[in-house]
Amino acid sequence: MKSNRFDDIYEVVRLIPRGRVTSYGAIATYLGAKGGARLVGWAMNACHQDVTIPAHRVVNRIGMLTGKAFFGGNRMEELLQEEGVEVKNDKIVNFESHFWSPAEELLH
DNA sequence: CCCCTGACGGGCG
DNA sequence: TCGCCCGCCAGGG
Repeated sequence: MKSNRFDDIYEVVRLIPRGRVTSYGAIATYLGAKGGARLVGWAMNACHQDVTIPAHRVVNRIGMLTGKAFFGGNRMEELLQEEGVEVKNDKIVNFESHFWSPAEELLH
């Protein structure tokens, strides 16, 4: 628990509604671009063992499931499909429709 | 202590 | 519109 900076990231990810998705960059921007989008991805990698964090709802800016490999098989894709998020070729269909912007929809 | 890489993103040619 | 390069921070070799 040395990385308290990541706690903010985890908190935001946990707040992503079911059936919605967001991007690494959106979270980074919402938190003031601390370290940029890469740190968000790094945080996801670090918290991967924490099942309370819906990391599968976080994709890159074009809606591609870049972290799919880290879930093993089609795990990430299946989780999204279960929530009603259509995935085609490792990419979210109608990404903008499912997109959840923490900056706009999450006002402390 | 230096160098490289990474679940990214924006800018430029 | 597509592709390359640079910047961002943290961790491992």
